[in-house]
Amino acid sequence: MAELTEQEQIRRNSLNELKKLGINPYPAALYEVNVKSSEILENYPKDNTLYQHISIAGRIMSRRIMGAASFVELQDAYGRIQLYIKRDEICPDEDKTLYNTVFKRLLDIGDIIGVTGYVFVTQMGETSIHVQSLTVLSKSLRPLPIVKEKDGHVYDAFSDPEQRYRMRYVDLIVNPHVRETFIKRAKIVNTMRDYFNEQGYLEVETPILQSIPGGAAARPFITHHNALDIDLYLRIANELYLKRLIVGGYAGVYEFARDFRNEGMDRTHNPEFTCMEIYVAYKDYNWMMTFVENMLSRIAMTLHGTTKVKVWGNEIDFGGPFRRAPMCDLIKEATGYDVLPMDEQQLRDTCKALNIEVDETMGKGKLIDAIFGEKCEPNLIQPTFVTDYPIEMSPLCKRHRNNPNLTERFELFVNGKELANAYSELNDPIDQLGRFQEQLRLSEKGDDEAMFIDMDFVRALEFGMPPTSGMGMGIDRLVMMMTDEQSIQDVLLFPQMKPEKKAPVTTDEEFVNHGVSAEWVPVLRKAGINTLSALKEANPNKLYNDLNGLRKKNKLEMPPLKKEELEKWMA
RNA sequence: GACUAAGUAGCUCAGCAGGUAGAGCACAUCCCUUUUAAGGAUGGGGUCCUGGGUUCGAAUCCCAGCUUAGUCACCA
Repeated sequence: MAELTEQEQIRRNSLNELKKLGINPYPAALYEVNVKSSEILENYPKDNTLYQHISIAGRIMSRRIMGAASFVELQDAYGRIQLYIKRDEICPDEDKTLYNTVFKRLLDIGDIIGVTGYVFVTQMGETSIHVQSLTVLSKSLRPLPIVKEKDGHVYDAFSDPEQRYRMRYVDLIVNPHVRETFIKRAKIVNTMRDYFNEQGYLEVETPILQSIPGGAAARPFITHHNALDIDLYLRIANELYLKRLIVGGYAGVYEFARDFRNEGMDRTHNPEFTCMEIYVAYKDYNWMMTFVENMLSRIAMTLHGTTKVKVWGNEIDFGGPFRRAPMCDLIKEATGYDVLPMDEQQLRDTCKALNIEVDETMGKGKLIDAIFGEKCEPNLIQPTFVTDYPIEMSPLCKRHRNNPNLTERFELFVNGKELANAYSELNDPIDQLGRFQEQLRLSEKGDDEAMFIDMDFVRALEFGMPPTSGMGMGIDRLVMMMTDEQSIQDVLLFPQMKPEKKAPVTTDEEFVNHGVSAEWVPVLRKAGINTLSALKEANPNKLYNDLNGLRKKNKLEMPPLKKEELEKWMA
């Protein structure tokens, strides 16, 4: 156990004093809560006969003690409300312990309390709760970062990203907009779920542990099943499983899937992320575009009451219909090159002419994608369906009804980022097998993201899958756009972090077991010795002087340390 | 993975022509019966990220490492 800071020690002392006073700092019984802070602030000013017998609980976020009366800001799940605590009100008898000792001295910012009382307005005009009784519900042993705010100006914000993500609980306590973001995230997901369910589509769950990681081009995580003694992969997509279910006869299936990809991490990529995929029988990608437009405008309306949303400095209009443009048209628009009829070599030359880096492993599909990614993507600010991708890029997608070199695929771009990807799904089993084999060829060429052949999936298609349209949408990205957050870490409650480094520390017990006398352990730590190895390696003369020097400086009531004693500890 | 920047009190940050470590909030003690980021007075609190080097002397200069952020590369 690392040494406690002074403030932590003071809180632990307060905890013990509470116990001595017969107050349980962590009571088991429920505390009745019959009102939310937000409803009081909303309704009381309109009708001040309301809320005259209330009971509310929350966390102390600030205190202003003015002698025999005090003001506390109490934060519950819905906001903050001021408490007015008057000594003679909560301590009507002679015994003023609850106010003078418990409230003023033993409670701190961060503690959780419950109060009963009535609502009134202070002389300063703030709706407040006049407290009549106070109950300690949970003592907080660590000081919270103190964030203050006045007229929208935030003082001393708790803003260090590492601390915010590692200690998300603290972030949520002191940064209300963070709590709000995750409420919005849930609203987005619920809106989508309602939209799908209303149309009779079925929410399903498919395997995360897969023996063939299919449905996307990405590097998977590998894990091992002991009983079967086989390697399994964490899914990179659930597409092939959902299509099996369409073969099985459902009208539509969807899943909010956690996918895992063993690739880089940055502000738009987390190793695990959520992708919603939906497959609907007897539809095509044109139908799906309209379906997506309606879904997004509904989400925007639910969240913001309008389809126009501010995202990263741009005003994005999620009210459809969105622009629909074939990929090769957009490339021609941006670069003047018509890549549609080009072969692989011509594409390489074009990339060179456009100053786009390529390598030997790239096939036609990846080359075109490179040009598109470089020259077109960043310009697609308002929602745009990019359609009709080259066949090499889309091994699971049906050939275009008018051009066999293209596929019936669209990606939806918003603010220069890909938000959704959809197909008229390939349901020709022979074509599908051929496309898998082409992927195998790419893989042998060195493309480590090429897809594996999933023979069971091909077998499923051989039984017959209806014409189907499928769509996948990155939920994290969607949430980022709908909440105007710049970083995926701000829309994931617990983003992946490197493990917290832990300094090796020797416990007090270990020091004592080693022979160090207990009263000297804190002094040793003060002298900078926190591990047994540091003790053994220290200079005995310097340490001897330091320890007795600290004893004197801190006026410790114990006999001076003898040199022989110290040498025994250091042995 | 590459480059750039940062790491000082519980939190937010100053300090750097090398010379005893600072502020605000928080915390402690005392005073104060309605305050609005901030009532008054006094006080305690630091492995200046870690390890080396230069130096009489390093938070400050140099090197290496760790962590974080940003940009780039791969990817959704």
